[in-house]
Amino acid sequence: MVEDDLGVTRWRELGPDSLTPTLRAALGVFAENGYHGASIRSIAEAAGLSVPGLYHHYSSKQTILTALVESTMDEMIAYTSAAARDAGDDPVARFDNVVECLARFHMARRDHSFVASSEMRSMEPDARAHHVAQRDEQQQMVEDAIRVGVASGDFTCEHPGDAARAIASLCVSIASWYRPDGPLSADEVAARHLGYARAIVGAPTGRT
Amino acid sequence: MVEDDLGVTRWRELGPDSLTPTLRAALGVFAENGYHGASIRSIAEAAGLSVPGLYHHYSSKQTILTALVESTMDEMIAYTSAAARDAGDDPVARFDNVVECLARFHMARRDHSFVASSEMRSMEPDARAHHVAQRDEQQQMVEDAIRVGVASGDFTCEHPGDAARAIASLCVSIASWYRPDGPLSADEVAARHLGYARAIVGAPTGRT
Amino acid sequence: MVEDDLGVTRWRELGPDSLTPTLRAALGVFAENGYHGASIRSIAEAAGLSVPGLYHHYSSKQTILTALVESTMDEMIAYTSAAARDAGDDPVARFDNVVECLARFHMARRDHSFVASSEMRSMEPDARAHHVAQRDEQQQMVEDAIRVGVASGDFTCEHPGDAARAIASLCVSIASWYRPDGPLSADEVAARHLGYARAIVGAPTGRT
Amino acid sequence: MVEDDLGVTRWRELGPDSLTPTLRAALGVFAENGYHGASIRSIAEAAGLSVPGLYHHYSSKQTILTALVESTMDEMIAYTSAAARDAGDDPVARFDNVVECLARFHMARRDHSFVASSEMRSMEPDARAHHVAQRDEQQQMVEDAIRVGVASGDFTCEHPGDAARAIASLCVSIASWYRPDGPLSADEVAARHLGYARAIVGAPTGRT
DNA sequence: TATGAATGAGATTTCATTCAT
DNA sequence: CATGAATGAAATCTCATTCAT
Repeated sequence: MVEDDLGVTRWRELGPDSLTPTLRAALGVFAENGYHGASIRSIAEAAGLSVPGLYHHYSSKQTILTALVESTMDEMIAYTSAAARDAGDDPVARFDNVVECLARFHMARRDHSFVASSEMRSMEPDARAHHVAQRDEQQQMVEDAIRVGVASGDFTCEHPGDAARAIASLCVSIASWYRPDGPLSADEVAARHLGYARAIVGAPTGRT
Repeated sequence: MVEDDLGVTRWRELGPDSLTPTLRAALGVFAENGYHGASIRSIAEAAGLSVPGLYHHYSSKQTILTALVESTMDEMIAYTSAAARDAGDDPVARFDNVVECLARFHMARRDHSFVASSEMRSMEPDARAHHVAQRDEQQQMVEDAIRVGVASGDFTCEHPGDAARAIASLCVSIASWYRPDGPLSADEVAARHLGYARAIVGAPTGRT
Repeated sequence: MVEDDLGVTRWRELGPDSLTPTLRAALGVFAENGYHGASIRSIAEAAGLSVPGLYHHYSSKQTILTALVESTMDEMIAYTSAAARDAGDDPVARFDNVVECLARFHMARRDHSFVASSEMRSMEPDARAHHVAQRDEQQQMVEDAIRVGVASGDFTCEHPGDAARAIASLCVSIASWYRPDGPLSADEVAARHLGYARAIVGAPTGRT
Repeated sequence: MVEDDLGVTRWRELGPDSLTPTLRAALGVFAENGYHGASIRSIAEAAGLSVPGLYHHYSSKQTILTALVESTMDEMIAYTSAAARDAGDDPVARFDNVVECLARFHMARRDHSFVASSEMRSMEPDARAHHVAQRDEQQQMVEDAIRVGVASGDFTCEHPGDAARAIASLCVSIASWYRPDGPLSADEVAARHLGYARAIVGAPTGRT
């Protein structure tokens, strides 16, 4: 689904997400008002459905949130994995790809990741646990990339776990301010954040 | 109120906040359930008040949120200013103080800053505008510190505005995972984040 | 339908009812939850049908209830008539047969008669009127049997109408507590209730 | 509450019940439409309250039913006890009083006892269990009266438990047909049912 | 007849807020 | 300030029923 014809995932320019129209409508409402601030009525309206029509597709508001967040995390992990694989054996390239992918994902899926990260507390225990596990899995991919670079001597980083969390947080936070029509292009944002991430792990940044 | 007897604000070890008991109770409820997920009844109960008793103090739920957020931002700005002043004329010390202060504030005022940053969308236009202005003011203080360091040749940073936002985001994100009883002490967290911030602005970090 | 090969209805050991599978499924749901507490969906599920499939057979929930109750009353009257005919000319035997038949019917058709008697108020006017007429017809058969016995001098009963109602109520109430796997056999229950009925109409009960 | 000035409960002519106005309004709606057929709206309307006004007094529809049924059973048991005590030591008088009291209660509290007996299945497990226990307690009082009469030689009854259930059922069923403005007075109904009850336990009925 | 989608009406319940005492 | 009563509006969700395929 996120793979192109050659079997190589094109993680740099993400295509449209795979959400159902209903979930996409819900996403907009959640992003704007938050889970508790979003009414089933407003979601149904955004989806062009009647309220019972919405319930025909999803059995509860909670189900909608869960499906939304899970789909987002699945996609993010799939993209990040592809980006890591795509880098081959070079530790620096792997780290770069992972970070760049994360940054680009949070721009291309701005609302998705904003809702996923901000509505954790609105999820019921099971869904929340699953979400946390996926978030940790994602963060672990960053940490792994750091550790490989440290082992190879490319990075200087005393606490890879903390650095991974910081880098991930940095990328997540992009979603809350980046606008496609803002002053910075996605390429610029990605490049600058890659620079911050390299600095955090003590990689050469090209600065003099 | 945040100054000690000698007129020097002790920004490293923040004392108790200056919230009224009612606002403090509301803070806990907002932090746990979000603004829309918090009922006036639950706030009143947490405050040990009756519902009309609560309305005697604050005229609406929105007023409570506004007072809470404003108080938090006022305090944060006051502390950061004090930390900057406290540094004297050394550009590096000024940057260090500002960043350390920010990191510590988000640990000592975890719920406060979490609510302030996550419930922006629940505020009515005027209050939101004021909040945004305060947030920008805070970010500007970081940016100023960066610019001074760049001018003095201590830092290497091509985009001080972006770097300031990144650093501020990094500090804000601490509030969503740090626990006082967690594995890392506040001192450790502050030190490591100071390291990340220095790296971002191209300051010497002491790494070889 | 309730007659055997010799043209004699076997009213002592009732066979299976003549309900369609759908009605039988609905019966279970009505018995457990009541008419208003039963949803069309639950009935369809119990019948192994889709919702539109159910509507193919019955045009509304009300139709289902009506068909169910009418079938039950038809069967009860048919059985009671057969039991009365079966007794020949002896007034006491006729009364005994009618009462025993009633008691046995409310055990063998426990859910049927419980729903029929308890959901009268859920029926629309026409159906309810028909149901009341059938109930009265049934009660009249008891009353007739009493009057014949009084005329013959076998019974002593000043108010045959009241006695008939009391006896009918007594039999109806069996449906709400009798369980086939309970401590009392159907034969025992029938015998004891026959005893109560005889006592009510002042017939000799065999007690000393 | 059910005692008069002399400390003697006047169980023959029951006064008004002790229901709150809200419960009394709900009683009428439940009696007419059943629990599932009664909407909170209709109850509130009958009580002259807004819907939230109703919720101010009772936290749920189930709570209303439970309070209603429990109050009814409490009152019935209190009256029956008083009637039994009122009879002194004579076994026949005790039985008579208990039965007459039961019959009169189901006339004076027609809707109450109809709802209590017909909505058992609509009660949640705990409330239902309590109701069943109270019903059994009531039935046990009838059975005890029978056993005393059998021991004294006044009654002839082989299965006091069954007879008690039959008599209780008979009295309960009065509630589903008796109308104060009907052809029979309460005194007549009570007298005739007392006759049926005596016949069931083999007591002399005065018939020739 | 099953599947799948849809809906107007209405269900129970909770909300923020107010007022009299 | 607390208590208790009240309410318009709106929340989530379910109902019986229908229609196209």
